[in-house]
Amino acid sequence: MIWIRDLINEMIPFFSKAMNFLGVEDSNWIPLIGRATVEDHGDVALPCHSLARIFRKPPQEIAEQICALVEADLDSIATVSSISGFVNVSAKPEWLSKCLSKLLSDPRLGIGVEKPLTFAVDYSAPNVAKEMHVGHLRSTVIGDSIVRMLEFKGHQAIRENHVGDWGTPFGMLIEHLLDLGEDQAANELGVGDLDSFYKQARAKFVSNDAFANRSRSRVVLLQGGDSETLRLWRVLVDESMRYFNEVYSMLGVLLTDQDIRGESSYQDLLPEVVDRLMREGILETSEGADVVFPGGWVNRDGAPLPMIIRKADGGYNYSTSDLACIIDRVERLGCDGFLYVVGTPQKQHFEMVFQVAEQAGFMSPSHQAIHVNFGSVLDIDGKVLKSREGEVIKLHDLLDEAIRRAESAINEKNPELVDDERDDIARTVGIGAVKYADLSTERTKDYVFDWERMLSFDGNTAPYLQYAYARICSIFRKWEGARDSLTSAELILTHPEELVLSRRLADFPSALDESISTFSPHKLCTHLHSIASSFASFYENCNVLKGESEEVIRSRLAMCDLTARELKLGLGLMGIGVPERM
RNA sequence: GGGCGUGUAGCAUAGCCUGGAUAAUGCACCGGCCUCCUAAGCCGGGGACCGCGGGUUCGAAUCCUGCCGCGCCCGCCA
Repeated sequence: MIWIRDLINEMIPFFSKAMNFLGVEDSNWIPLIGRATVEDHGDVALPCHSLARIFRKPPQEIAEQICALVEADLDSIATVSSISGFVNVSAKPEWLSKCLSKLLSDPRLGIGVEKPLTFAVDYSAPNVAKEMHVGHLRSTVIGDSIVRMLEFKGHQAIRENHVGDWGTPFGMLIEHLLDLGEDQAANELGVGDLDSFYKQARAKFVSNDAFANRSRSRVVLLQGGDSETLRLWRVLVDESMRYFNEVYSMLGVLLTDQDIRGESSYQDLLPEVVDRLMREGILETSEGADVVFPGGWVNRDGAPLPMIIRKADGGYNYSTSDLACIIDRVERLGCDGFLYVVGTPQKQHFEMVFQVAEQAGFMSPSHQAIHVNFGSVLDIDGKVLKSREGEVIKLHDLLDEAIRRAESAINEKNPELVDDERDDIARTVGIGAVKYADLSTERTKDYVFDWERMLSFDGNTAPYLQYAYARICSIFRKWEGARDSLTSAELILTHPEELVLSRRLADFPSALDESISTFSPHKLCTHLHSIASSFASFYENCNVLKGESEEVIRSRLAMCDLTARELKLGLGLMGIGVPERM
């Protein structure tokens, strides 16, 4: 239910009549009609500057003339005016009120369902025995939000957590596990001391030749399917997953053990990838390795850039496993699209993988393979946060800190909240703040990790939106009536603040569509903030419970109800909760 | 060297795909507002040659092009 489109549809016949009268072809003016870019001027605008050539008259005069011709016909739906060569059309409050009534009585708030497609959404992807850091936060939070939005639009979203659970480092990790003793190692991993575990293993690998040799032999055993080695490997994976699940639970994301699709699970498919590429005749041998040349790429020396499928030592590569994934998603899962919520640095990698997958016929052009890329996480000095050296900010600690800060803010602002309720709110607000900070900026840009900003309760932040929601709940606690009855309330829109808010509320469905069709949660954030902000103005200027009449009170309560429902749904689609009080 | 991305008030961002009017929002700054539904708020104000130069167009932050700054990628790692 896109109200601007409805408005345009309703006004077009009258404009058509006027333009016919003036002798202008449809193709000369219909494409010009669009949303007014300056909100104060109207909802829909027709710029007349390009018509000046046809009429040989200044745009201002043309606009005035059109305006005069349509004014009477549009009387029941909109007011028309002309300014500096634009015809501006503003929906009348009564018309707007009808639109909002439709949203109000609709449990889906006017959001349509699309033709259902199946998407595999690849996100989060932590590495076994390695700490989760802010980069994983981005992937996890963005991916989760996209899954929620897709599902709400009627699609099937298959969550795939492509956990890094395979490869050469596992030799040294398993040997380190044995050195420590299984119990102690499991404990260390389970409580989330992943970083030191990995670093210790790494340090020994570099400094101790005997250990390094044991590690290499262990890799061979692992790849050979040795059962004791696999058992030890399982311990590493399970203990890490226990810890990851704890972080997921704190974050409140949808990922569960059912969504784990570790790299190890594609091992059986890898020889199949090689066979198929060979059958297609695109596999070549280069320096002992099996490679594909996707074409169009060159390396530093200007030579064609290969994608390595099987290394000279017989081992497989990341690209191979990504190709296997595509086969799996097309043939087993029947996906129409695959989304990879992975950082921008891997852009070229994915372009090459998609190119090869199409060349080899693993997928067809009808499949949407999309790298939902995101920028790097920078520290406060604008440098990329690196995990290899220096202290990483553990995701777990970060979330604890967010909750702690939210709690101390609640203690200060609203000391009446105590015990479990305060703890719940602190969690909702703290975690919400972190997630929102990440989701609210355009995902392809680099993201500055800043405690102060992300936990600040001012501006375009989750707490600001949550506060608007809590204020509405507070109004309903004071009101005696039945909230359900408001879905049929008549909306009386007279004050400027009511009109601004109602337009923002009516824009919600198109904002969500725009957000999901570009896989850009920040567009929804921007819109939710504009709703919350116009609600705050409305709240200050139009007293709800002390409205001029019973009808006005009901109308304003209905506005509150719709605002609350949109905020709750919108934040919910980003995996952010709303507190009844704060 | 080749490729990709990015540059918008002191700071942080939106707008760029799909060109339109006085470039929007938040923080910070200045000035107002709580006997009144939560002041985590509201109202008002100052602050931007939209990196620089060309081009296309009636019209460019937006499209094309050339520079400059910054970042990333170009590994038999993932």
